[in-house]
Amino acid sequence: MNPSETPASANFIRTLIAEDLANGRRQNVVTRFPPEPNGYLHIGHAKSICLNFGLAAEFGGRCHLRFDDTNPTKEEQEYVDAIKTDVNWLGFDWGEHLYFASDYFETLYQYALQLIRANKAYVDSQSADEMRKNRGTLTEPGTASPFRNRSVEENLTLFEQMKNGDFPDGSHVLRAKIDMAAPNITLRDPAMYRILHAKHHRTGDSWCIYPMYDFAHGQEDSIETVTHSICTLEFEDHRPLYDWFIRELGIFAPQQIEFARLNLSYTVMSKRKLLQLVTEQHVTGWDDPRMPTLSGMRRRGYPAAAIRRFCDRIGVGRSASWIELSVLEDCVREELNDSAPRALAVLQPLKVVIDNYPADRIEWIEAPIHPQKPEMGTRKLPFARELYIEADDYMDEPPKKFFRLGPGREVRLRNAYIIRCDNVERDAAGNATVLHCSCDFDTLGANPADGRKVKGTIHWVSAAHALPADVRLYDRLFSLENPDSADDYRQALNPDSLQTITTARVEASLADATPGATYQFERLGYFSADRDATSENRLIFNRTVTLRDSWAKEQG
RNA sequence: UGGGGCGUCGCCAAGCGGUAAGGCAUCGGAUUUUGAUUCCGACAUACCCAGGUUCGAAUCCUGGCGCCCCAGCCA
Repeated sequence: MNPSETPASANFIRTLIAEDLANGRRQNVVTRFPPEPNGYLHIGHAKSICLNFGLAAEFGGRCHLRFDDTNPTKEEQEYVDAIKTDVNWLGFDWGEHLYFASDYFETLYQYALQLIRANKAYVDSQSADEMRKNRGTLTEPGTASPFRNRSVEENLTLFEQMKNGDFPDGSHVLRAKIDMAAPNITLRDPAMYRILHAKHHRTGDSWCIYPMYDFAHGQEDSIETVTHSICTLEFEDHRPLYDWFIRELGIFAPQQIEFARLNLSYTVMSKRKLLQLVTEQHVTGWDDPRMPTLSGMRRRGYPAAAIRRFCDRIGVGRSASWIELSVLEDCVREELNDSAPRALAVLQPLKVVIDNYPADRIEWIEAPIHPQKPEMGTRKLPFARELYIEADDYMDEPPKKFFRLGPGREVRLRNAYIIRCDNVERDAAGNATVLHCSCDFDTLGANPADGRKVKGTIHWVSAAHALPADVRLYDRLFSLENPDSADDYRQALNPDSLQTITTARVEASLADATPGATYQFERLGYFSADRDATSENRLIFNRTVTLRDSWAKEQG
């Protein structure tokens, strides 16, 4: 990450850590990003990644990448790999500090034994159903399990048998012995271990009992001497439980700090739903450019720096927040406006013939790659008698504020000449098919000598030189600001979230656009070369984001 | 009617007793061979409400109201 881009806006966590350091409560800062490898990372995770890695960097500490892989039924190596790729891409490096909850299974098992011996944990043999009934409700206390008072010896034996695979799934569970009447339901003898005869992606069949997240997470942090354990608000109720385990075990105590998770308008953020979108094929995969996943955004053409900028801009707080999509899009534009090479591309071609331009002549016009950054160099644009312009840039009967082409009107061709529309060829339905224009040869790199003003500038390509391309125009995946406000979020899916244009013509210099390279197609938006181009042997561009368009806004 | 949180401009968000930062959005206007960028300017007598303390409160106290989370052998 570029250090010059860290504006470090104030937030309560940064303040709190600074205080801990200042008053000597902590001597160093260790944070961690702890994903479960059961899906791909999304923009909400980016908020947590930027926070954890950012804070560690700011305070000269370190940030671990730790996989919370305690549920083998949902986790896969594919997700581990994808998550590592995404964290790296976002710009963060965990160095040597890559950890897995599964590496701590033996330690966690010993911790469990310690609590059983202290008579702070017991094996419960109720069914899941009975356990639920006996847990009580939000307003009524729970009732003790009939197995709650088993002897330490019996608990030790049963737990041992659980571990050895003597019992089927669901027959027993190890529970913490805390308080069945606690107003905080998390403290009503929570499960610590369950029997799961499932193959784990890293430990294989070594274990058939697996620790619950609640019995694992806090101890994992403790083992890694995480000083500030940053998580989302829903775990606040669990904090007393984590503190209880740490205290009873007598081990290093991290401090948990909760913040509000990110909600982004017009999208969903739950991994369950994202997985469903993939499996039900509402999108083409986890990296579909419409997905709020990091891999999707990457493929869409969002720069990692834009996402980091976004995470900084939205701040960190404790109130449930919904961020408008425009904030993200603005970050993307800000980044790309600076870095993206400019190019000319026509989505819906309308032929233009420059009648006064020699048919055998071709001029190679030098055009800047970035008008505000001459240091980025230039490229050559072929100018010839036959061109294509955007169909939208011509109107038979244009209103006066339409600064583009119409019968008898003049317009500047970007980087080239001013032309005037003299005649129009039409099809049987009366639609313009070819515009016959004349070129003012004195206007290359110059304004008309007679002082007349030509307000509009439009993009164009040479008909003979331009390359055909597919362009995928992406729009928001959902048409509701909050998809969950629908009975089923799938009902809020935007049927027009993808429009594929097969008629596009792009300037020849784009022939070797490498997948992932993002350009500004002038006047249209930012477009990123898609990796499918390689397999389909055809140029394919994904629209990353449009340019701001005050004209469209004015049109309504 | 249990427990835990949260309430400052349309959306985020600073502020932590001394008289409302910033960003996005919106609306004006200037420059412009991208109706882009850039640049200027406007945008909360007001901080959920009602009382109270104080010379002074968004900041402290009391009482309301509203919203979010928790009853997985998920994380």
